[in-house]
Amino acid sequence: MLNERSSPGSNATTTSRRTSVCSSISERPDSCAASTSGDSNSSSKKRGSGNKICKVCGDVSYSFNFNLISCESCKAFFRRNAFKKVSIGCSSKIVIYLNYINLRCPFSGNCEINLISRRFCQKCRLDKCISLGMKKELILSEEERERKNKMVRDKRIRIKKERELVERKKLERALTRTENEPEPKEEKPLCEAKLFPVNKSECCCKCQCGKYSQDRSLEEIFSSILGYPNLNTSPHQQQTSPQQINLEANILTSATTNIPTIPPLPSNFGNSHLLNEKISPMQQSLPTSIPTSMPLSAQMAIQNALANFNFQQNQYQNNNLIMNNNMFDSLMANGLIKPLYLNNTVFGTTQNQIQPMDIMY
Amino acid sequence: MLNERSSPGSNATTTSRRTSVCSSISERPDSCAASTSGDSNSSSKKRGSGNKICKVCGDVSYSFNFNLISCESCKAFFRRNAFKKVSIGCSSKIVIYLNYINLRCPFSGNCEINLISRRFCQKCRLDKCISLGMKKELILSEEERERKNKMVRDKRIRIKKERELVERKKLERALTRTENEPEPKEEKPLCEAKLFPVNKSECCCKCQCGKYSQDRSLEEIFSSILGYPNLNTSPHQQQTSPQQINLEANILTSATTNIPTIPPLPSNFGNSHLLNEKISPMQQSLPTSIPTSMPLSAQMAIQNALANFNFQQNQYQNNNLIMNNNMFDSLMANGLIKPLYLNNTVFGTTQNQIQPMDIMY
DNA sequence: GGCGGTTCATAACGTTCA
DNA sequence: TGAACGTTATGAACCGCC
Ligand SMILES: [Zn+2]
Ligand SMILES: [Zn+2]
Ligand SMILES: [Zn+2]
Ligand SMILES: [Zn+2]
Repeated sequence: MLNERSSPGSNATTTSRRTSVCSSISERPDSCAASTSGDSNSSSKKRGSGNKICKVCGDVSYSFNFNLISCESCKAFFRRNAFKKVSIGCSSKIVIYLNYINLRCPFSGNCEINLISRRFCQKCRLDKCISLGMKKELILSEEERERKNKMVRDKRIRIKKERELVERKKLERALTRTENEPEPKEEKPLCEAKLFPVNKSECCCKCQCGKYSQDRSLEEIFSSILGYPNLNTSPHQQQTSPQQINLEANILTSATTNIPTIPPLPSNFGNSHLLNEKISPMQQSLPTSIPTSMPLSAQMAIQNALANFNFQQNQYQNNNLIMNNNMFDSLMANGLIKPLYLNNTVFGTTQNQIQPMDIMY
Repeated sequence: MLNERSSPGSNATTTSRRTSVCSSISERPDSCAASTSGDSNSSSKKRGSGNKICKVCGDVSYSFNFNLISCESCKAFFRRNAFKKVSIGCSSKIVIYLNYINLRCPFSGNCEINLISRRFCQKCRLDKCISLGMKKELILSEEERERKNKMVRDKRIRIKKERELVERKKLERALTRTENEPEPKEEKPLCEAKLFPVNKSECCCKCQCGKYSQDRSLEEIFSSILGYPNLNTSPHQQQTSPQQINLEANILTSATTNIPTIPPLPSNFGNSHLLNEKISPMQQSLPTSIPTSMPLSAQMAIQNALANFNFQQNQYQNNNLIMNNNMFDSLMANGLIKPLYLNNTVFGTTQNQIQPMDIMY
């Protein structure tokens, strides 16, 4: 009586161990239906129809796997365990000969396999898989898998190389272009879609507006990244406080969102009389050449920085705010503006405690 | 009579083992209450959700154990005592046959089991475990445990042996190398062990597997950093305990304070596999000329920025950290490093209120 | 779209130690 | 005894070839 071992699936517990996404879809509870009714493309969720039932455990099945209509979990289970040695039971002599036991039923050896009990007994689950017709010959061998993986890896590398080559060519052309040479009418040579290759054409926020990852210039990308408190944020709405959004919108949307705006200074700051001086024009200089050995993004960043200086006007041009050299120098000297790579929060940290979130956002 | 409980097995428990997306949405109040009740510290203390309640004693539960939602203590209790002989009472004949009594209720045999009283009576606690559906068959047998432990031991020994072999090979090569013979171009010039000098040979997670801090290249380190949501994550699992964070911080700051800290990325952001590819060296270029019409401080700043790039080595040199172009590009593209003049906290402000100090520091 | 494989977070076993 | 953690199995989601 004490050793009475019942089949694990015999007691009908209605406890669903894991409500899988698939089954919940088929059952369509109200909350689920409400949530999934919005997105039309359920293809991203699961490919295939899913109107079949796993012969082994009764879960939702999407296709044949190893010659049997079976669910994703039984598919993975069979691939993992099909080649394990099976002990038929404690009483069998084969146990002694095998010298080890991989799978042994802890119950009476005829477990009912359903969605809940399938994890209780590996042996009976595997037995059922085999007896219902799963073929271990359809599992790829070690060499076959290795060969296939290598092909995929090589292909990825090749594609990446080609893309890099195109990008570098484009950048070189842009940098070596002389002044008299006419600017090609390509105002957005490097778009976001190339920097962040996204398979799907939708936006990251599922709105399918197509605005994201398509044609945003590098400047727009950077400014958007820097402007958002979180990288996860949708590109459409940056949820800062509402007032700030409005204020920002007034300033930024007037001209170009690319040009950074300069915060107003306290009136008693620095030598205000310097601002009243006349701007003495300096001699004009040659355009800067940025070494191409640098990382591409560094080149672009510096290029961007230099672009903010109007050498002809000898002024720092920024929207309708004009900052002259003296003012700039004063701000720098007072440590009020500085390039980030000089900032200790990035490349050199003086802090003992590392707090990435605080640093970056 | 003895088994009279408030609600033994009759009530169909609708508890889902793993709350799916849909059901968790529908069960929002529960999860909300559980998440808000705990501190942020306590959440990192224990892995798993912990929003369940032990059916046996009412303590917090993190998962099913032996087919019953139960706490850690009841789990351990059941494993220890499930195979002990149970005396159902003095009147039972089985007591005589068993010749000894392991578990006997000191009270009337129907103890209420809660978080406090669970220690008082082993028998009633075990009875409750069994009656609520715990399956002793799911406890690994002696030989299964032995086999598993042996496998773990063997694996550790094997990994350690392999590591020692590599070390010895390396040492032999170094010893047989003559002095005029050039240093071989080591494919992993800077390994993790050099970056993060760890005295002990073990892994940070005490497993002594030896996988960590030994031979990982910089690319591997960075890709792992980018792949993991947290810098301090164990290389084996993504679980952070406060102690590990502190330890890791100490290690990091002591070794290289200049390594840029990387905030956690959204898991679906970017293609982290890009980092694993080989470095394609770019052609060397001439030193940069900075236009003299710029503000002096700006010239110096850019000069300083450029000085951080080692054009000869085609690398970004920063103390003992060598970052290659691909890595740099990836970090830039992901917005993880950026020059400050692109940062809206300097040139572009989202605030209307003038707060230079807050903006700058 | 079917059907192989891989990835990776987590569930759920076990062990350790105070 | 139970909190904490090591380790493996599991399965949902995805990738890529045909
Ligand atoms: Zn199945
Ligand atoms: Zn079985
Ligand atoms: Zn309990
Ligand atoms: Zn009792």
